[in-house]
Amino acid sequence: MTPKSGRYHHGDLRAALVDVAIELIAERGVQGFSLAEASRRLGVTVAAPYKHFADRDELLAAVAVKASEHLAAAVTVEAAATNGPDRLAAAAAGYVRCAAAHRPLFQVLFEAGLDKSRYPEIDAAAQPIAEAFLIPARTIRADPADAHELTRAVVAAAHGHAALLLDGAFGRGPEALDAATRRTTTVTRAIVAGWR
Amino acid sequence: MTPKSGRYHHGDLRAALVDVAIELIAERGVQGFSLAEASRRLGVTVAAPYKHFADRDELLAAVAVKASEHLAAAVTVEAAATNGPDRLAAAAAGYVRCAAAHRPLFQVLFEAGLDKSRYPEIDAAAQPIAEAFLIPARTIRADPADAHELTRAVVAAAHGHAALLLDGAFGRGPEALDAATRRTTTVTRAIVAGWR
DNA sequence: GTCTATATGGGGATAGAC
DNA sequence: GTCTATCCCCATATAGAC
Repeated sequence: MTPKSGRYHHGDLRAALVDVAIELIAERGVQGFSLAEASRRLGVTVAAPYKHFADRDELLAAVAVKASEHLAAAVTVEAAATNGPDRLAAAAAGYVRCAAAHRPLFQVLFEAGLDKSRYPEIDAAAQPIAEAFLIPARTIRADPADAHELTRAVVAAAHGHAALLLDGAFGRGPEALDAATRRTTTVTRAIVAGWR
Repeated sequence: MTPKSGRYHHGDLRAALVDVAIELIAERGVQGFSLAEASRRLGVTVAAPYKHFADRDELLAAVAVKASEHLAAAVTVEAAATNGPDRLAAAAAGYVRCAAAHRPLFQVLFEAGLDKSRYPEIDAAAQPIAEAFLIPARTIRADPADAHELTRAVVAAAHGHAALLLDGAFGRGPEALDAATRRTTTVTRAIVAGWR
């Protein structure tokens, strides 16, 4: 603290950049996001972000980590709030609801064209998502390999619903979200019931 | 034909642009695609494309139409080559295989950030995809609303597998594709078997 | 260690000539 | 139908003020 001059200093530019990035992406989409516009909004020059992020993608990667954390939290909470065989369905519905509630975050995670092998933090943050599905799956299938396959199948079904919902393929508005989460629950139950 | 001067004229710049766009996207991803680079490859100036497409997105929309047509064809063919209750599973597996085989097209369709409400052609071209799933679904569920829901569930499961596969969430390489298509078949059968 | 000032090069898009 | 020329925005790099 105690700024030594009249020069403007930002308290925590790094965090501020992440926040304003999410705002901008909500308004214009990932493709429309620019570091220049983010800098302008924060009253900082275009060069300032480069003291915190190597490039545009590294900032987006930070947003993607936040996205993974949100998804993991939502899925874990929903699964924990339910008991019995419906825990998988609850987790899947939580995935879809979270994607809809945090559209810009979800977009960065899957539509930003990030090379995720360059950012292991994203994978690490996403790990708990799979875990939240795997735990209930193990109560349904004892064999580890089988539980793993069941998990991936349910995650894919949830992801497909989330992606197509945000894409508009299921229509727009709250009814579309409602129908999609319902169907996600239904389909997850069906997968569990019909799994070979 | 018969060029009136030494000035270079392209035979069918519009079609050539669509083709070179797919090439470029295959090399650098949708985000990395630029009209300038496409123009350079075709030996025309950067202004030339604007006589055929209002903007960059309109060219991408043309690619997206092609993508929908590919998906529709693949899904229809696979479904037609199979009989009985496995037709839905065959269609779903065809969806995943087609996405993997035509990665750049699939990316444009779902990761280009296109505002599809601005391009009804894309929706029109995608219609037959849903149709290819709906026909076998009707043989399983007579009630139209129910068949419709079952269709959406299976499409979402297939789409989720395709998207996560291309994202690398299931690993890379031919084994990942093989595992994903197998799982898509398995999960579709499970959905059909367990559908409420 | 954080930000400013400034410069380079590229890409999207438009206007008017041929 | 294509070109030239032009404008503005953006990503990125470097040097320097405090």
